[in-house]
Amino acid sequence: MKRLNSNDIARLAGVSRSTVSRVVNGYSNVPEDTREKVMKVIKENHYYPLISGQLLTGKKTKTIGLFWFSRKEIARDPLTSSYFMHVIDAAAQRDYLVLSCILDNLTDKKNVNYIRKIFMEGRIDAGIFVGTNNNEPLIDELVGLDKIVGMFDFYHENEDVPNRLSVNFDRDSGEATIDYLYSLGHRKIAIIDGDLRRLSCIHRHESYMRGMIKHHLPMQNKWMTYGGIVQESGYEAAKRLLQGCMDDLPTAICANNDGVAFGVYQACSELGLRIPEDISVVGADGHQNGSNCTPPLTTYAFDFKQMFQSLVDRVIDTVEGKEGVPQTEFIPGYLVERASCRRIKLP
Amino acid sequence: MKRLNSNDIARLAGVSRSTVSRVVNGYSNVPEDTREKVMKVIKENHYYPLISGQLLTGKKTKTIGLFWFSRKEIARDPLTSSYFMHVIDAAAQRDYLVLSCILDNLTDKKNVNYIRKIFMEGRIDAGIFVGTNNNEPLIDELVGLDKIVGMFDFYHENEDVPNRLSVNFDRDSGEATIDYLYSLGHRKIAIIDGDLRRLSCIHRHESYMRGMIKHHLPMQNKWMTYGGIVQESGYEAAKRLLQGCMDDLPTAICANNDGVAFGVYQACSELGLRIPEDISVVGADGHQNGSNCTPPLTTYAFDFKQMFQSLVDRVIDTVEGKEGVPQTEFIPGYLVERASCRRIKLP
DNA sequence: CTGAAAGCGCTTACAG
DNA sequence: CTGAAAGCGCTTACAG
Repeated sequence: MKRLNSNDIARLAGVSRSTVSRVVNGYSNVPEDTREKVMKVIKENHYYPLISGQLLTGKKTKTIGLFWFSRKEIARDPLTSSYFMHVIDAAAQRDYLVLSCILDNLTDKKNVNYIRKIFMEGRIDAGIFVGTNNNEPLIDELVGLDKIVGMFDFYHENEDVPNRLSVNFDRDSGEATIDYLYSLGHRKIAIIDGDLRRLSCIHRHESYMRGMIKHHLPMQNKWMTYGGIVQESGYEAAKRLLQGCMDDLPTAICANNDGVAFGVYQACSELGLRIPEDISVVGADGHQNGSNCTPPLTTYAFDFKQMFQSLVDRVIDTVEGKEGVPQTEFIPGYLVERASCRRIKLP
Repeated sequence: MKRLNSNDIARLAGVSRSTVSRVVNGYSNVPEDTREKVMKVIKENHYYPLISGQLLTGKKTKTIGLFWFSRKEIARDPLTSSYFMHVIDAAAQRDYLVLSCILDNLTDKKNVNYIRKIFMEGRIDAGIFVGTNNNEPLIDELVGLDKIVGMFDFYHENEDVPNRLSVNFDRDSGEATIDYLYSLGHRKIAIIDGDLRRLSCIHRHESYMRGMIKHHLPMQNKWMTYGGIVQESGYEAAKRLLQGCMDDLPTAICANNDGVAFGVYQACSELGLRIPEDISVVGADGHQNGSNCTPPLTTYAFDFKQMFQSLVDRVIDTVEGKEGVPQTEFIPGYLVERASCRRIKLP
């Protein structure tokens, strides 16, 4: 049984292909009775126009690409894998589909070609990138080719490129965290930064610094280090940091994100340091596991669903030619106070 | 700057569109020097043929749909969300892309139409379904329309439909679990079944029963219940079951899967029952969290990567017209002994 | 309100 | 080895 095309439907309904197309696309210039007549034949034969034909006449694919970097995390981490769902959901609300790719880096030329091809072949109307560094030649190239690109965590001051959209974490998370610890009486605060090729990690670092300076807190080398963005690297960093200052421990540790904070938990447990009795810990992100761990983790949380919703919506607005779409949005986070920080008695 | 099409490339290279097409598709009947000449122009202009044109001439989309049911779990659960990665990886190895959809059920007519449309519009060469019930009219309809469908956890005895492929859990998991507990000396074993609309849950239930009968173990109503497939439902079930037999507790509980087993942990903790001192627990799946929890969970594990690899490979083989592709495959699991079961002294 | 015609970008027999 | 032509399935001005 061969598939019927618009010609066949037209013949069966006693109209022309033009009219079939008008009915399929819901145009208004078709009288109700012919519309019904045609619809009947369409339904009976399960007719759907092939996108291949439609695309050739300038229709959109109604598909966005989701390009996802750094695979190690995704399978294991419920937070990062929820990103997937948020993107798919937000797209579905606008009747768009999502073509998903997982890649481990953009330095491999093969990956670059792979992504370029997906754009150039006309498979997607736009692409969303998660986990790239803030500067990436491929992205610039795509933007230059007028492709519509959405970035999770990306920002260029004074940039005016309507086809590059982004969503970002607020730039106050670090300062707010320091404020909180300061208000609890902490004066000796250690900081474990993330991966400074990522915009959010830079911003958080700078924001920590602002908080430290504002409160005239001591910024000592031994209380600062880099901890990557996952538990394993956070664990290594925390162990390194703590072992390096056993004679003069900080009273609190700020971890660049919750994954790293879990690494800090691990290191503390190994070194016999109790949380929060011996040392307080604050994370960032609002990871699901933060409420299950012992003690529940105080963290500066973000609404990731909202972040992806904002990004996907503006990307689709741009695809659909809407004017004046805001290029970037900073989503404000909020402190979730749980049980990993204690109050310090000031002398 | 307008996109160049194959005509433009042909003109620039001084050949015909036919030759450009031959070069693009890597056909052999092009002499090396013309190939190079054409390739140079192609590279210089970043030319890629649009799929819309290619599809119209009968090429494949090289895309498979991934239809995923029951959204509650996916965001939170690292195991189920890893399925995504396995499918995308396995497809990428064959140079296929994945179009992902998340849906909460197939009883809603809107969802059914949504999926049907994706198939009928020619967006995908095949679709993979995860989390459907064993009988689903839409799937039968798609199979009837000669669409290629891959099912995770689906089996019909004596079925001979080359365009429906499936991958399944082995059918010995329950019996192997009972064997194991029996060998530790357990004689009073409770069973928390899953969702019996799912094939794997039926098979596991039957397999538990075989094990119980084989060892002449008492099968009591108070020691059997349904616990769904997630932690919350497992917790409810375990609480219900344990509270109903406090005067005659089983020495071990078999949970249909690890999520449910975590619910059992939760219920036991609440009821003051220690694992494994007071009661032993065995799960199934091989969930990542099973090794972190306290005590680490003994479970009957499966290699999900292998399962999806098998399914995706056979689906793509079928798309590419390969003959004699095995319709179904049962993947053997294996017991992972950790610390949630104790040895019982026999009287 | 409706149809005939043109055209989108590609590939594939076909002819040479 | 290579080009001209036909055709895939659709939509969109255009004309009436």
